[in-house]
Amino acid sequence: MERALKLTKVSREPLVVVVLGPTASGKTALALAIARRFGGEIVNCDSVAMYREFEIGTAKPSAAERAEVAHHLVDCVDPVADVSAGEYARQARQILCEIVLRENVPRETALSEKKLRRHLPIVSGGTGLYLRALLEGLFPGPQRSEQLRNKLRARAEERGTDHLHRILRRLDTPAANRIHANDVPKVIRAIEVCLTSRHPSRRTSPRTSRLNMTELWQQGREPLQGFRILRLGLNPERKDLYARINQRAAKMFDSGLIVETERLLAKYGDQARPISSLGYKQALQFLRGELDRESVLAAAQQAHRNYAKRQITWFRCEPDVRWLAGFGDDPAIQTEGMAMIEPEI
RNA sequence: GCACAGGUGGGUGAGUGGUUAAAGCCAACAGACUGUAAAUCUGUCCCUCUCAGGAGGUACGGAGGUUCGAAUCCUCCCCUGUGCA
Repeated sequence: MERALKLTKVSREPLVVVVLGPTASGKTALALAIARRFGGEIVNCDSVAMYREFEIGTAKPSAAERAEVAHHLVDCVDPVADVSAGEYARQARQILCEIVLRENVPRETALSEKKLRRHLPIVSGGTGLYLRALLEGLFPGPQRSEQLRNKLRARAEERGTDHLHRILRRLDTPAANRIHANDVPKVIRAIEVCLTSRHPSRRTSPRTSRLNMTELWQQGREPLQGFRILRLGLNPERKDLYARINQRAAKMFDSGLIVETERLLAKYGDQARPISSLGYKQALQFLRGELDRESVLAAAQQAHRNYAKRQITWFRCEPDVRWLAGFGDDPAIQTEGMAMIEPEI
């Protein structure tokens, strides 16, 4: 009897809390609150927050917050490097395992049972694809090939997007049916997958051993294993969210987003990937004289709002999300979120 | 007060007698998304009904008029901008 009880307790997989939601919904605040309460470490899931030197426009957690709670996958990539969903997922999974194995260092006067508890990993971020790559895995496709892509892009340039789409149709009809001809990046990736992925036994029969994307998809994904996942979704009223976004964007400009962009531009030119992301893109347009003082802010706010809308669409079909109708920095919402975590700990 | 320019759907802005419920762009809303994803793309977008192919109603500052037919031409009125007084 006693033994059975012990066994079930032991076999209970460690928990990972995921905090998701659109920009400016207060994910960071909620994640921090959870981390403080349960002894957690935060794993970032925002693609551009991974880049170093991009500070103001990325709304990264502050130095004080980072000193207080361990943060992972923030400031871990060189501005001119490329990140990818696959690379993110590999690293994040590794980190999740490490956090869970780490013993909790008691703050204050820790109770003896508290000592035994391991750290709670909290994944927090708004990049839907990265989150999916982490939790559900990606199909076993090849990494990207820059030369092939350049060649295909040039093709599209001279012969039109339909031409590329027809190439894909020949290689992989189901994939072509799924991807719109105008969606050039996705068409290119699909062609790339079809052309560069080969079966190990390609030497014997190169034709038949090449797998197209649909076939690779059918091989399935490799979801995250060994964890119980609890997804907390932040979902404030749309108009409140938009107002918050406008405010935050204005604050970014007040805090020197343009100066930061100027510095980054001087240092890296347009080689640094995130220079073309939300806020930075608009700041850059201002520096180039394409936008005036007044329109930069408006344009940046607009871009953030549009982004939030896309995130909401993405997260709506995320499975098993416990939705919280408000902002993550709202104490009432935090309490509600904690109450959902409590029984799972 | 005079002169010129102009008033078009949530915004901007084409259209200058008929295939025009009115291009394009933007916003808004909805959707897609399997290694550049803070990216990229799609759909809807005056109202009502629909057997989902369509049917009807209302609309281009206002009121009249010309015409088989007007956002488009004419008259008067109202409003906005610019210039001159």
